[in-house]
Amino acid sequence: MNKSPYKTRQQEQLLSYLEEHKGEHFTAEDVRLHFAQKEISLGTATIYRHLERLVGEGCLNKYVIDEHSAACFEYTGGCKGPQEEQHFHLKCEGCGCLIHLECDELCQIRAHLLKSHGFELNPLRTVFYGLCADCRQKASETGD
Amino acid sequence: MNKSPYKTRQQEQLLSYLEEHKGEHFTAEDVRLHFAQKEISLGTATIYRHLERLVGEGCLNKYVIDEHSAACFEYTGGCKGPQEEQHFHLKCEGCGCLIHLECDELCQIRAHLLKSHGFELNPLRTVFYGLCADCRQKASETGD
DNA sequence: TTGCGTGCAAAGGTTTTGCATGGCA
DNA sequence: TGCCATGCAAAACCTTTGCACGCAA
Repeated sequence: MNKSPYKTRQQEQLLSYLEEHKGEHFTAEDVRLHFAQKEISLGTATIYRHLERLVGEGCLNKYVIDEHSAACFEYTGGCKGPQEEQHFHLKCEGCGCLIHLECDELCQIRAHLLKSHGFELNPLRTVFYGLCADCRQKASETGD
Repeated sequence: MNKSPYKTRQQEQLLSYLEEHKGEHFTAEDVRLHFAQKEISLGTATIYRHLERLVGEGCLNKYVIDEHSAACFEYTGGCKGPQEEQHFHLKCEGCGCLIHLECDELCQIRAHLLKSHGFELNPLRTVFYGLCADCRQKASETGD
């Protein structure tokens, strides 16, 4: 759509970073640090502006895990169909870890919600909160 | 648990507000304005501190609509057993409506997550985002 | 040359925290 | 009296925006 007509060093380096971290979670801060440590100049505003546009183009997913931590991004590859990959996010309330879950059974939730309740689930936005296996064990050891 | 040992005017008035708005969603700002308009003093910090504790006690649900807007809260009633009521929340990204859903099939998700993935879902915290039936129809009419 | 891209710094908004005071028990 | 609760203001936090400059085409 409104892809940037100009090709810049910053844009290429950012895309290069995204390609290297395809399918992983990262924050804007992660990107900033990555380039800061390499002593490559890439302003924060520039990072946010690029990420925002890529989200709009559908090749980058943005997750709001918690209102007090930074938003998470995930590069899904080229700018094709946004939802070709179906996975969900589990956020542990104990240790704060984020679990990336691909599960057919969970995909059926979508179908069920749509068919029985007319609700079209947005897996990009939805985060399941709870306790991960480790934290659950720790909790039960200390007496729940 | 660590329920406030002291009973204060502010606490009672806040609880009274919550009772009046049980099942509705509101922000910390809504609460602040409510009391400001009545010229009842209730500091912002106090509001946040109470809301935070109630969330911890399980009688208040907190969810993030968007990282740039304020967090939404929903009072689920008294502070008895946190999970005696098994319902899920569907939040429409279109009209913002909040749907309370009681659905056995969704309850099975919990069982599945626990059994197959060791993850104990917290239905109080988890909100399903997506499009409600009405908004889905509107979206398809205007051309998706 | 044109005008978008960049980057610094400041603003934006929500939530938290420090600290002195007030009020419950 | 002892200690928690309160509230103001300032801080913290992530993200956006204003503006001047640089650079791609």
